[in-house]
Amino acid sequence: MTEELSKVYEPSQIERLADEIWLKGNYFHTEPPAKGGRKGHPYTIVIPPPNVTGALHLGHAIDNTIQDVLVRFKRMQGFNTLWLPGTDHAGIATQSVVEKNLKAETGKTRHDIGREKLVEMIWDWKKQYGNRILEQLKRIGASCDWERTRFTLDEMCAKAVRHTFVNLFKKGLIYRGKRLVNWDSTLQTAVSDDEVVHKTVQGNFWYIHYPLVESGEFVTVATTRPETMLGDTAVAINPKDKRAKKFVGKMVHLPLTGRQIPIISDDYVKLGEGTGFLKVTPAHDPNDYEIGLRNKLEMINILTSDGKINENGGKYAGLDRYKARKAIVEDLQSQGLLEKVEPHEHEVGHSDRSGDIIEPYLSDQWFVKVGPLAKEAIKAVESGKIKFHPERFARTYLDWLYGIRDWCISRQLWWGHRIPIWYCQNCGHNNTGIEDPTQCEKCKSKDLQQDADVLDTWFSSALWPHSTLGWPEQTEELKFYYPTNTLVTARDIITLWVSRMVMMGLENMGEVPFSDVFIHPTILDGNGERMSKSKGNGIDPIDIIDTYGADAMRFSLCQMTTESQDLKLPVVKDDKGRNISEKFDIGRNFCNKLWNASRFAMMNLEGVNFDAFDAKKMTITDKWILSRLSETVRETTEMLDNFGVSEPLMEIYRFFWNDLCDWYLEWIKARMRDPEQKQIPQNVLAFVLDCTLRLLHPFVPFITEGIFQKLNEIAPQRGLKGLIEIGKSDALIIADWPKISDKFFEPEFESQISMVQEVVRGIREIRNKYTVPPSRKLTGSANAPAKQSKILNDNADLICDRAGLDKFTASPNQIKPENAATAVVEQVQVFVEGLIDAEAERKRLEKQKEEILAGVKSNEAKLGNENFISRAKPEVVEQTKARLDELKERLAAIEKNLAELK
RNA sequence: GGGCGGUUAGCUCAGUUGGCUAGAGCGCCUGCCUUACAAGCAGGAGGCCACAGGUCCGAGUCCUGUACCGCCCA
Repeated sequence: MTEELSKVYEPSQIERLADEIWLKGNYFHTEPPAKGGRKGHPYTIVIPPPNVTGALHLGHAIDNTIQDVLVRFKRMQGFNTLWLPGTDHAGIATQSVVEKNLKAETGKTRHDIGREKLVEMIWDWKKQYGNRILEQLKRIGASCDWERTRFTLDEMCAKAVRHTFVNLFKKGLIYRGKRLVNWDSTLQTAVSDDEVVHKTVQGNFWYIHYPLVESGEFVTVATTRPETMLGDTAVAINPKDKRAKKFVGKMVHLPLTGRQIPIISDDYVKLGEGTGFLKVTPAHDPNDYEIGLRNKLEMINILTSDGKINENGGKYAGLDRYKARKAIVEDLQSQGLLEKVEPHEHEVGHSDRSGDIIEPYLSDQWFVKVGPLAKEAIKAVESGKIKFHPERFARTYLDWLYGIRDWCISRQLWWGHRIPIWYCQNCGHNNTGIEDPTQCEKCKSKDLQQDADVLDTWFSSALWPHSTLGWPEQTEELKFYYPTNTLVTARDIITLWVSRMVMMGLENMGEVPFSDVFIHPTILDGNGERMSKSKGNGIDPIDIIDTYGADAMRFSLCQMTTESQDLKLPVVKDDKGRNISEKFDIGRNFCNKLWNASRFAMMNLEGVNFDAFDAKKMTITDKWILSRLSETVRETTEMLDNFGVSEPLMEIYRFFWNDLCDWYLEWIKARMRDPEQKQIPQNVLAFVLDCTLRLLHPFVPFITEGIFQKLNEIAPQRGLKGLIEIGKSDALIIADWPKISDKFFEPEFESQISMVQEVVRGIREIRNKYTVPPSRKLTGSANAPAKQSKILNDNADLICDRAGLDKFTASPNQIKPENAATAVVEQVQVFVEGLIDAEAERKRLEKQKEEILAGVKSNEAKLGNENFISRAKPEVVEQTKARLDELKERLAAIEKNLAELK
């Protein structure tokens, strides 16, 4: 016999072993058939590219585990399977990291060292740290084709970005305009709506008097941002307001500025809200901007790009916006124009990146006209070409696209795809092109200057499914692997990324980028809060792998992946002060059980001989476990095809633990000791274990691969001679997914074994109640109808084995032996001899009687109801009747036994 | 303000189209180191399915409303 497996499961050893095998076979790599790759249907997943600055967190762990489950499942099913990895250059995040380092190390800012130098520094940083997250992904077992690793800023992606920009520009879908954007004054860039997070803050309503020019009267406006008054160009009132007639058309003095502004009417002002008068600052508020457009108001910008008051602010120019606020409030007060200040809680937009308060800011930006693209993207989901799992998330996607606004794609950053627009300094024409232009296409001037800004990172990630496969080149990869199949991501990415990939995929390829979108739950801590570094409640997947093993982590995550939207994971500190969660025990325990069951198998497979198997010699237990296996294979395959994760895993779990380990392995122990018989259970066991490993492999790849290798040594030929073949394989990762024909399904044997198990449980209950030590053998018997008696007698040895009996017989005429304890299971009365405690026995039986009585009553009530008989489905009525009869029989048996206790 | 979820055992979650006495894992209690596994085995306790109405012969499941929690959008 080859060396025995260690008694306790050691994850790190087996992870290393499996990694070696996969690496040696280069099994993650794939080529399209045109380049010599495996024939068959393609199955493609592109990874949601993690941010290069990031470290792996549990969100990545669950996301990539699920992708790996799907990919390994499809690979085993024979698909030509590509999982394409890569990272995202994450414009603002990456530039911030390097800028922070620069500041900390040299005290310099990016402006001190210049664009070229900074970009160079960021590339250096990327080369050094940018692959960390991918390396971490390897530890969870992600079977990505690492040879195809892409980066949103690499040459291939850059080419796709350039082509997309130029195409959209030429179609008129990209334009430049002065618009109100979300301005981050710290990072000094525009950010998209999606990068703004709204937070509730405690602020004030300042009530300010604006005196009328022609009389001593005044109107009162209320504002949460008094400093913006410097940019006011009107006061608005609802036309239906009773005061409108009197005031509209009059002018007011704008305090502190010496300007006069008109009172106008506009429907936007809500009746009965605030003072009824609204100060209008078109250059610094989105709603006011709309009012400004409608009423052709002047738009006065009062801010500098770093959040200070500009020259339009008169004496306040140069002050930071919050210092200006204070000064303005003080000045208003001293002039008697401040009526009152009311504390007010309100929502304020903050930058997701810098945390700074976002200022609506008027500036020149590039936009994508999204309407026409969105229309197609909506159609793709409404028509069912793209399906969301769970379905409800299609609503999130569609609702967002229905109300979509143009997409601001320019960012005032240096790290990213530079906008391919060259302004002619001579005639002002905007030039673009696949190649950098050398002269203006209009006036031929050579004085061109490229736009300084870069594109939003999402512009390049939107192309990810086709840019990574080589588009715009018609590569074999693109032809074969596009459209991809499944996209796996979290729900907060649906609008940001999924929708944009659909739009761009349809635009560039004329075909959806994927057919299914799998949305997995968000992992929260035990209090239902998001895990974050600042809160200190985050769990590092690498700590979990070190503590529990990668398979245990994967198992636990998969087991928790249901259709629920969140997933609470109570966090505790371990003795090393690391954050872990006891939820991972589930996976660890399972792996240990799998390890030990396999160890048992190996210890008993010595001398197994494929040719010595004879199907005719199989016992009921062999046929039963094969029947259970065939059902498990059928159901798991179906569940995986329908994007279940927890469901199929638990299905295999129950089969493995509750059928195989709890019963089959125990039952065959005796036969394994008998050289005459052992070949049958040996072959069945080798086969069943093999199939179980295959079913489990997508979920727990390392341990199953490790055990499979051992199994290959000990029982090289598996399958049941004359019954079923199973493909040999050097490695489990590329072994065939099990297929077992329906002929193995034996409902009759399943119900017989189920009865045997019930009887055993009844006897065990008695043993426990009477605290009979396991070593003490008892004698049992049963009174049962002829049919049941035959089954029980045929399987008496199975009952004795598992219930600790030396003898068991059943008969329709069996009378209860003296001093016997009884159990009633279905139509069977089980007697266990020699246990004499009338009082304890009475208590047990009384309790059972109560339970059964409750059932009898509820079923009788149903059947006593005319309406139930006439309206319920006939089969339900029949079921109820049968159920009642059975309960009554059991009740009678228990009552009889109770009476005999005198 | 609009939308989408959630509320089931002490904890984390299942519960298909309404139909047996509502399940699992962990935790808890009792007994076992039984030659694969104490990370285990055997048995057990523990639920007004958030609340209030409604539909139905029948509701954890469908409808309406309320409360609380979460997310997305404005």
